[in-house]
Amino acid sequence: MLLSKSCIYALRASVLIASKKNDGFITIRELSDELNISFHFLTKVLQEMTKAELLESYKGPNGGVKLARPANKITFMDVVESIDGNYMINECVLGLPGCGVMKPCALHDQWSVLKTDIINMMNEYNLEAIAKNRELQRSFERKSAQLANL
Amino acid sequence: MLLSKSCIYALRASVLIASKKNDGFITIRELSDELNISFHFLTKVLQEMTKAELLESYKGPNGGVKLARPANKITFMDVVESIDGNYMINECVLGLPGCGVMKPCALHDQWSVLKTDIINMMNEYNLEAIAKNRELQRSFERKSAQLANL
DNA sequence: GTATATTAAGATAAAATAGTCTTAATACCA
DNA sequence: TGGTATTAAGACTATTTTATCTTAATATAC
Repeated sequence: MLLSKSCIYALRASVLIASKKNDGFITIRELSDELNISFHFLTKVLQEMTKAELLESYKGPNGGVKLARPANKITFMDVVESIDGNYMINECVLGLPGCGVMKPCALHDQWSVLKTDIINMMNEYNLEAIAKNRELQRSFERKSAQLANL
Repeated sequence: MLLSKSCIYALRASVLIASKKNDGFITIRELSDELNISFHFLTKVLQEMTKAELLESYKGPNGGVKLARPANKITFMDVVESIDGNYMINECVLGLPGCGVMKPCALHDQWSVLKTDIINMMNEYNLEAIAKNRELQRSFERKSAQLANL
């Protein structure tokens, strides 16, 4: 698995937040219900995002969480790093300590190319774009469901 | 982490076996010593590779394990699948069940491209090639260490 | 101020992964 | 046949990840 479950939850939740064109706070309960994720677990995950200053939180009635920056200023990578750290960037596929340009492992060069692509994608893709794509995919899905029912 | 530790151990051990141009059996003890991996744990991992028919094993004196096929007939992917299963192929980055062409998640298309590259690399790269590359990397490392000592 | 809504934090439990230890099975050799 | 080397298998432990539950802190509204 490339990303931990916590990280996947963080991504899904933040994309959902981004897709709600809503300046106000959204309760974690609403997110956990919609995403079918345990409320308490999601709370913890989003707490980490809050600490990483990707989210802002507010307690009490009308409280909840919201993006700390415009959705197009939060990258896929920002979210991944806030939860899983930057393991992806400096970790060797074979888990060898010190693997790098000066002491490459047998898979270093081949993996570097792929890793660079993944990192670039994560850096270039942001929550706004992902949320837009999500809407696109969902409307496509609805249409093909309609077609299937003809 | 892309690959589990068990899988990484399997890869490292099988590359080491491939790099020993030796038709006979190699003891797991020798492998575990050289790779600094717990003997018992490596034994279990290699047992799975034996079950998957990537390795042959033999008990008793002069026993051990060896590749069941020529090193260039065992791909990176073979080893990964024998330990971690084929999760990489059919799993969604966002962990969504049913994610696919007909019901793509928000990251499906972007991830598909990267995933295909990873899968291709794993299918094309085999133990012989990795072992050769390992030797190359090691000699490079030795040379740069010499240069550093001038 | 009191009741209520909400996130924060901590304690605990469950599950998955990683690692160790012991015993069994098998093969060789003398 | 008996002793030794080796993988196979199972029991057990430890660690990490995931999940749940409880309590605390904070904000609102009446």
